Amino acid sequence: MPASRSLIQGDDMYAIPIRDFFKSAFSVDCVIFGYHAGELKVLLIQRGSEPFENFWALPGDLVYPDEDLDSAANRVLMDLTSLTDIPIRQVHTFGKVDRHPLGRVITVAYLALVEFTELSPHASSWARQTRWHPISRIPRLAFDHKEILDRSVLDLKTLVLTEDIWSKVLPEKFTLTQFQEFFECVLNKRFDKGNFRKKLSGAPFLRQLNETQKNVSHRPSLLYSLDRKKFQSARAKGFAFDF
Amino acid sequence: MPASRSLIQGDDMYAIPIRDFFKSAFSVDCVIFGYHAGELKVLLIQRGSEPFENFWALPGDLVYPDEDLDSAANRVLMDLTSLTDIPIRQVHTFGKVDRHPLGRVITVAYLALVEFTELSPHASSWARQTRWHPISRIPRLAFDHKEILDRSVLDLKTLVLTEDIWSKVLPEKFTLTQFQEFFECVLNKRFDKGNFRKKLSGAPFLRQLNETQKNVSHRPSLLYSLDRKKFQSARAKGFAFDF
DNA sequence: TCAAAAGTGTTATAGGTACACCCATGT
DNA sequence: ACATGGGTGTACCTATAACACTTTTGA
Repeated sequence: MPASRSLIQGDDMYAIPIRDFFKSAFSVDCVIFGYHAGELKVLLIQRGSEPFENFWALPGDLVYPDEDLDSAANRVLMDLTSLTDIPIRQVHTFGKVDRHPLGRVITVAYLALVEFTELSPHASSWARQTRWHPISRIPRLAFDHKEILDRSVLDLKTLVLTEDIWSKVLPEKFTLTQFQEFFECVLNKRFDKGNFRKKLSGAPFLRQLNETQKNVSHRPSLLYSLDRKKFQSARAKGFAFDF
Repeated sequence: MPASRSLIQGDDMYAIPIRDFFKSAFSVDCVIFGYHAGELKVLLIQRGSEPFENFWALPGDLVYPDEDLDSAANRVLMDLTSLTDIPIRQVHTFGKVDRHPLGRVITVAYLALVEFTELSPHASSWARQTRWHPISRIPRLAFDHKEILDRSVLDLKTLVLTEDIWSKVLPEKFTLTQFQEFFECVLNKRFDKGNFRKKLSGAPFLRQLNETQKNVSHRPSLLYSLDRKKFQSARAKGFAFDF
C-alpha cells in the first residue's frame, strides 16, 4: 500500500491508478418502520433474483449518478409506500469490503417511521413480495441487513426523543393515550398516565382540537394534532423529550 | 429515470447500464479534535494541489478497493498523528452530486478526539502544511468541509456524554478538575465543583491512584486514571453522563 | 501568613413518582 | 348501574443547585 496522499492529486501520485477508485458503487437501504396494533414493524422485501434470491431484505437501490443520497432514499420510500413528506434520517454507512458478493458496494442506511399503511401497488414490481414484519420476529436477512436493522432500531430510540422522526407515525388527529402508547412501544417502557401528561402539558407543539373521539364505550378523549413548525422551533432551542 | 429495482439484478433490468454505477468513488474525511489550553482544536491540512489548492481542508483520502471504511479512517488518523488505539466514530456521509469537482465522490466523515500532540513528521508528506486550528477560528475550507466540521462539532457534544470517545483526550493520570474542565470546554457550560464531583463519586471507571500532583503552589490534587473496560460495561448497562 | 485551588458539607427547592380520585360515555 | 378508559390533583421523596466552609501546598 502506498503512502497516503490527500484526495485526488493526479494519477502519478498513486501506486494504484486513480481510475481503480472509481470501480465501486454505493446504494441506499431504507429501514421503514411502521407502527400498528401497539407493535413496531419494519417493511421488508423478498428478493426476486440473485444474489440472496428469495431472502428477505431491506428495500434499497443503487444511487443514480446524478442523484443525491437523500433523494435516493426518498425515492425508495416513495416507491414502496406512495407516502410523501415523511421525515427520513441517515443512520450509518456500512462498507465492509466483502459485504456485497458482486463488487465493492457501500450502502448508506436511512430510517423512516410511518403510519401503518397499505403498501403501494407499485411495490410489487420491486420484488417477489413486500410485507410488514414485527421487529420481534425478523427472518434471516440478505447481505448485512440484520446488522443494519439492529443498528437502526437502536438509533430510532434516541431519534424519537430529539427529532421529529415520529411526526408522521400517528393519524392526523390523535389522543394523548395513543401518543403515550407509541413511546411506550418504541422505548419499551411504561409510563404513568398522569405524569406523562404533566410533562406534555404546555408543550406548544401539541394543539388541542375542539373535537373528541366518537363511538367509544367510555369517556371520549380529546383529540390533538401536531404543529410540526412549533416542534421544530422548540427543538432548535434545545427541546427534547426526557421520557 | 427508470422504475426502481432492487439492488443489482443484472444489466438488462436497468435503463442505465450497471457499469455506470461503478464510476463513483468514496473517501473518508477525519475530523480530528484536540484539546489544549482549555480550548478545542481541529487538525487541518493545507492542500498542495488542485482542486482547492492552498485551501485548508479536513484530512481525508480515497478508500482503497480492499479497505474497510473504519480502516481507512484509522489509517488517515495514524498517518497524521502516529497515535494508535484512538476511538473513532462515524459521523455522517456526505454525498451531494456536485460536492467534488472531479467526479462523483461521496465521503464518510469520521471523528476522533486526541490528547493534544505534536504532529507526526510523516504528516508533512500529506500537504503543504498541517496545523491545529481552534474551532472558534476556522478559515475558509475546501469542498463541503465546513459543513462536515459543523456537523461533527454537534455530534461530539452528544458523543462525549455517551461514548468513550473522550477516553484518550486526557493524560494517563489526570485530576478531577481537568476532567471537569474538559467537559466544560466541549459542552460550553460551567459546572459547580462540588456537584460535579458528587455525580462522579462512585463512578467505577475512575480509579483513584495513590499519587498526587507535584510542585503546585496549592493543595495537590489526587490523580485518577480511566478504567476503559469498566466504562464500557457501565455504558453497556445504559450509563451516560447527565451533565 | 497568605494565595490558590483541592475537597467536603449543608440547605432550599424543583421535579419526579406513586397513587387516589372523579368524569363521561356505551351497554 | 356498571365497566372502561379519560382526565386531574396531591403528597411524598429524591435529585439538584447554590453556597459555605475546611484543607493542603508553595511562596
